[in-house]
Amino acid sequence: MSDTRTQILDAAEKFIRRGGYNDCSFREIATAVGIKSASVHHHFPTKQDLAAAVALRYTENFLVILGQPLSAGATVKDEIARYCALFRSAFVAGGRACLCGILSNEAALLPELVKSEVAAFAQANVTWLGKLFADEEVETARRKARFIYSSMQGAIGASALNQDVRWLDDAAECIFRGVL
Amino acid sequence: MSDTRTQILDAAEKFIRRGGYNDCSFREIATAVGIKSASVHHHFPTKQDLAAAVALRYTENFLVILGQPLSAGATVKDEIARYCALFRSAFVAGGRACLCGILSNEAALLPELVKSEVAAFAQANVTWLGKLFADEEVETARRKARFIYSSMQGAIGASALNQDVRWLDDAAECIFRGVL
DNA sequence: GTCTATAATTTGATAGAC
DNA sequence: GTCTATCAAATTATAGAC
Repeated sequence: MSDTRTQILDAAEKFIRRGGYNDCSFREIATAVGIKSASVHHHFPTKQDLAAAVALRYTENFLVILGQPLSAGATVKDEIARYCALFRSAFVAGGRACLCGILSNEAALLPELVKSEVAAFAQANVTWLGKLFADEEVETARRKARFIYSSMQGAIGASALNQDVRWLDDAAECIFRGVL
Repeated sequence: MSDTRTQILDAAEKFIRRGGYNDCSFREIATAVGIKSASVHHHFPTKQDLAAAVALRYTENFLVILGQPLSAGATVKDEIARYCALFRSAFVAGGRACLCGILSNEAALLPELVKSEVAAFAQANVTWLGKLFADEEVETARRKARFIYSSMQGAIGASALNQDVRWLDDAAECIFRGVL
């Protein structure tokens, strides 16, 4: 992978996380990288190719950090804490929400190729979380997995909006201690 | 308020909830209402005027339904259930996420006027929820309020993405029963 | 791989007639 | 209050030289 290609992906991710799919333009990416927009098209022919590549790389990095659930004899609580901490570090790195959470919110206008990459991220997250509750009833496990994932997306979005990591910390705390 | 003005607000809300601020154009609104884009500008001079009016109307309707917390001697559980049900009905009406949740995710590219209306919606929600926990320690109450609000935003976003109300139902269930 | 140049489209916004 | 006509700017994308 050429260095230019990586720089393009970096810039594209930055702009999508700033304002979504439509806030990421070939010209602005080109300026950020120090080339012209026609050169960006050389690496990624269309915008959906570019956005899909950004989402794929984001998902892969995310899953590598997560690893296999409960692999090292960790407890369920340990793993949930680690999961919440991953969203936390995704936020504090640049003060932005989750790439795939942002793209999810504009699914109706995304090209099919991009939408399927975003759906794959959500699916992978829920599958990973579901394995933590493997000893519970299957539908209960799925419910908890869906809840933890969507809660984290809501919390990282609120943290980004208010530029305040407390929203993520509050969510982790309430998931552990309960609300009622 | 003229009927045309209401129709414009209806169309604008529909398009913003479909794909965000940039997916809402004067020309498409005009076509939906049956007039020309220049006539839309007569009612709302700039796009930020229009989007701010949409967000204000959305917030007012939302708060009217919520009413005063615990006013009729309802329990905390009753009120939380009612709060969750309001997000549920906001979804099932059109299969879309919350208007202000969607706009929140692109805060970086919103005009100041729109951003402040969106912030007002979040503030009003958290304030309303906070009153439910008035007998708890103040910081605990705020934490729970922030969590319930951001959880609902995450859940309605996931329900809209997957066109499946289960994500909202799962969130309500887990808020009541806890995860761990 | 990068460039210049440009095509085709869409956008928010305005002027002025009726 | 609505219209026609138009502008200036931005967008994705392509052709072809170097």
